[in-house]
Amino acid sequence: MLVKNNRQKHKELTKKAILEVAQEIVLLEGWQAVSMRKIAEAIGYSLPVVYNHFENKDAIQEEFVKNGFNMLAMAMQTTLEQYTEPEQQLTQMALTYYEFAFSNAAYYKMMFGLGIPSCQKANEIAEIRNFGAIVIKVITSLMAQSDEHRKFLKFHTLWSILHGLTSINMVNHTAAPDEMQQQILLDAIQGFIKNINR
Amino acid sequence: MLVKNNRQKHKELTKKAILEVAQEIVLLEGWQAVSMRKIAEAIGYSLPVVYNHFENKDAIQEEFVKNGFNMLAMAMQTTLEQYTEPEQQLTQMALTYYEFAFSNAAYYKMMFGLGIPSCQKANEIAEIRNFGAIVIKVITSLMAQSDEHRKFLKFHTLWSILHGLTSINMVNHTAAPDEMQQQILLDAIQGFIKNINR
DNA sequence: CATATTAAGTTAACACTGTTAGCAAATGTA
DNA sequence: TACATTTGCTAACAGTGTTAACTTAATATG
Repeated sequence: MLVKNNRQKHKELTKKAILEVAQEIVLLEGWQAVSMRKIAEAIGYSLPVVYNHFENKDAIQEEFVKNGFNMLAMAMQTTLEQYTEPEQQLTQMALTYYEFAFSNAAYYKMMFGLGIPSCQKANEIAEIRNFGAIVIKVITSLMAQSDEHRKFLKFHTLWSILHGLTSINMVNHTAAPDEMQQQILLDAIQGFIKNINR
Repeated sequence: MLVKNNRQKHKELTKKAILEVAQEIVLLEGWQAVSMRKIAEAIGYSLPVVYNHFENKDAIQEEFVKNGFNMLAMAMQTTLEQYTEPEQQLTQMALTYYEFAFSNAAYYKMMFGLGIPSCQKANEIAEIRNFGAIVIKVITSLMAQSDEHRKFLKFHTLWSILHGLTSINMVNHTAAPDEMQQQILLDAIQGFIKNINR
């Protein structure tokens, strides 16, 4: 049994190594630069070994998507706990979202790149639902007497604003957001909050 | 000279043929399914002939991006001319944007797919600026006394809301937007208009 | 008209990519 | 020790974008 544990431990380690190596390439050159052969070489094994840990390349990407949403959710949860006023919570969380997207641009692009295979499975991924739950929590405190349907609607609106601002900026600049971009964000969030109860 | 014209005409025709063939594949299977060899075979020429008309695959994609923004700009211009009230114009144009994105999902994904090479050149592409000019025109009629900076800020906010709603929906469904999605859009636009003058 | 020049189109290759079949060696179990 | 299973390997398949070298056809020039 102990030997078996060693086997399992070794298996987990190489799986971790694969993800670490992949992340290194992702952060430096983006996802499109990641190849199964590069990974294999970097972990010191032959090509098919990678396929023993991940069914295919998309499976590796899915791992990054999940990881990314977890990181985002954690960052927003932390911000949420730093404030008490709901409006301030929401505004600060929006800034956190924005900052996450540009500090982890490679991750963000993987999470939202349109047309990628993993996107079709988006609603099945628990990590995304978990992220949504945190945001809805704050929205609830701003519109307590509303029904679930309206809260969900508002969540979608807010997320759209955040993601829209983020991705439009990535397309236009591929650089960190400047003063004006942040002003746009605050402007949009302000409008969102003002309009939240009809 | 007449013969030379025939030569040029023939060259333009094959270039057109390349784009038509590529579009056929894009609409059926998406951009990732397009390959230079498939194009060559479909137009009845050998591989390098495609490279005589387009420097590389990215150049073909850029053509689609430009084309897509032209289509979008035309659709919104048409909607703009059908109404007189600025608020109604803006609302209807938002719906047009939304409808365009889902009726031409393959195009839209090419226009906004994060991390694609053409995106780094986005601000250089005239077609995108042209699209922006049309939207700013309507925004101006809603906030005439404001300065250019504020108008541009509001344009970005609106575009972000539109693109955000669109892409979030594509990630979650990859299907046409339903009743509720449209409600979210109208809700967001309403908030945007209400907040447009402070 | 014959000839030199340019353009068009060809085949073949390079250097990659994801993925898998078939086989050898190391390990765990009886 | 003998059998079964996992682990890892090499080699290949079927693609991909891209380019060099060559042939053939069309044009322009003497």
